[in-house]
Amino acid sequence: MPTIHDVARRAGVAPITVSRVITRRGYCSAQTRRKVESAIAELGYVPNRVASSLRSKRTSLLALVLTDITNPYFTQIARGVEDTASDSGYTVIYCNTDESLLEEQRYIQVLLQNRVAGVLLVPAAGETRSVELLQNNHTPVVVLDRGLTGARADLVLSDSLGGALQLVRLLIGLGHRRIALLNGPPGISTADDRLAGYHQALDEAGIPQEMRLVLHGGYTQESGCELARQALSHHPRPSALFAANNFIAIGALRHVQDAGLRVPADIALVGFDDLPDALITFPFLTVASQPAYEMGKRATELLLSRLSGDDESPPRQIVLPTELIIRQSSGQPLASS
Amino acid sequence: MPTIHDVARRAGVAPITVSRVITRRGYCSAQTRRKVESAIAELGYVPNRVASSLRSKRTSLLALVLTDITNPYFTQIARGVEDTASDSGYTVIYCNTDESLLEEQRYIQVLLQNRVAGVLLVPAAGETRSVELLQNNHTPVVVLDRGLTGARADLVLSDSLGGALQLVRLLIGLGHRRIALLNGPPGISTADDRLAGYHQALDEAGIPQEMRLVLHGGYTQESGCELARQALSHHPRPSALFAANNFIAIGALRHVQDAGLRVPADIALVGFDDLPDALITFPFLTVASQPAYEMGKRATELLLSRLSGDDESPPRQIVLPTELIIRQSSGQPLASS
DNA sequence: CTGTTAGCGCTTTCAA
DNA sequence: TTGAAAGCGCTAACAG
Repeated sequence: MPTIHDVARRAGVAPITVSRVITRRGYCSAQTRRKVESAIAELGYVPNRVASSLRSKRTSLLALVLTDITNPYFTQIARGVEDTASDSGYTVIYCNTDESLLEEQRYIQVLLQNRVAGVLLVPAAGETRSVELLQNNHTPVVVLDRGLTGARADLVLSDSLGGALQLVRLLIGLGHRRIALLNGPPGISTADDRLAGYHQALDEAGIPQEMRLVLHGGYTQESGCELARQALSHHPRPSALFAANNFIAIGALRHVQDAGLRVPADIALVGFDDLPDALITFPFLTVASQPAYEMGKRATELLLSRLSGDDESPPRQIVLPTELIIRQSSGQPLASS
Repeated sequence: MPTIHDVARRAGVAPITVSRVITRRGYCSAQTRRKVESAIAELGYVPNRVASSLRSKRTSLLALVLTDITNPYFTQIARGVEDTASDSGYTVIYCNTDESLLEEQRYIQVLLQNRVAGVLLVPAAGETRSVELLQNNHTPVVVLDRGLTGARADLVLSDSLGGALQLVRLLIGLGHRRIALLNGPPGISTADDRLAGYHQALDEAGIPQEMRLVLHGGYTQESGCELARQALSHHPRPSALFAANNFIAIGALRHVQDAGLRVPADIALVGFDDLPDALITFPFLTVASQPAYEMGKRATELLLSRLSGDDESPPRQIVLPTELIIRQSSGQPLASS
């Protein structure tokens, strides 16, 4: 494979001149540029970014560390990240942690070794070690989707508390008083915030503690099934379920139907996260939709501004609003209320 | 940031010895290893893979170039790729081309510059130039999801023709004779193969050309809407629609319902690609499901075997079977038949 | 506007 | 089992 020297020889210039043409930095006459460009074309020269990175100490790699790209919510985030990064000449590495702190830390290590320019991190747990490790090694991080108490880092998330508040208020407005929360893992800020929103809405309505039911599990369909099972076996049975994410909602729906109950006639169901329009066969679930693409975009913009070096301001926190989308699963006002 | 020299000095050995400890290549006494390892820990040394790659001329980066990660089919492939690559110490870069050849070529260029070890490519069009460019630059490629006539490259796909055959036979068995194919772009092998399967099934049943209706568009929901519109405005109206992918199916379903028709009572609908279980609120669409995760896994295994150098066999072609999943949208046997 | 020199941090090659 | 020397391909720093 030809190197910058081969190009230089062919064009009758010094290697550094070729470098200047490629990187578009520094002056260079139109004629020289043309000579160099044709030499590049003739040789089929492909600049070696590995060498360039070693010398310049900067790579054009960003990393997106998330829990599971299989969840459309994260897929949309990923797309927002990639589109934005790509527009600025960055390439994105992505890593699925499956909510495992061990996997997360293994990946962080690899990313540091590769000297990625910056990292977008959806933390596997409410742990600041990964963020600190990156920062100690001078790698800018933007934390995404989930807050991290104690970490001094940029943060982009959606308003989990507000979204939960809207959903639970909606249910209360429909006459529900026994509302079960099928939540994600405690310690994950999205789960904690949705729990807080749940309680706040119930407090507002003066619904007493003993009518509340909070169950914790993973953000998976299986967990949704299991949590719904627990909720249904409770006496008295809740009249509405609030699922803390899309997978839990679907698992819960599945279980409720298998148990012979109809949604929303027998029990109402609302959840977090919407599915992209192109994936919904029948619009059914009432949800608080998070602006996932926008979150990925904003987070990447923030990261890029940190990379460019002209943004030394203190850590910023961007909270985007959720959107309440009312469909059938939340049902009609309860007759009995 | 400390370098290998700092570690060497601290451990009282030569840099090359540190290198041997890190890469686990070459002999090294247990005692030396221990000294080096503690020096690494004390300094918080993170090996620089950029330098390592430059010297050794090998990176641990793979690239996955696909059309749109937003499609769960590709998301599942991506997950299969990442899990497999990650097990072998590789990190994955991913790139969305949005079916644009220009974007694809732009990405290939960037990947070559980064000297990625290998590429998994879902071609944006039936064009071999990207594959050739990679191969000319000694970068192994495995083509995924879509065939590329004329390219001498490994290929992993699912049996589009067989899947189409099964779906159309199913419809014919239910009594349908006017079946419209809402297809993807001509020139993309998946679309061409599904078309071939469509015709083969109709040929078997002796259904004449004039009863066939083939419409081409993009693999998007909007396109599905539009193609369904065209199909419905045809006289006589088809009694069944065969959508060539999941997005087209949903767009078509949307349009059919908006037009006041019921699926499957008024018109049957079948499609390609299933959605992951965790995303389906109501199982409804009859589909030929492709083993997406498995495809990503197999393609990556093939690529890795090429990278390891001990697999110099001629290009291989792996075709995985699709699975027919019969649900409601295909309907009951037609009374009139 | 263009060139010379040196060196980024690592591993290959050869030697002990 | 360990080390010395050299160089991967590029660009920072400085010079003209």
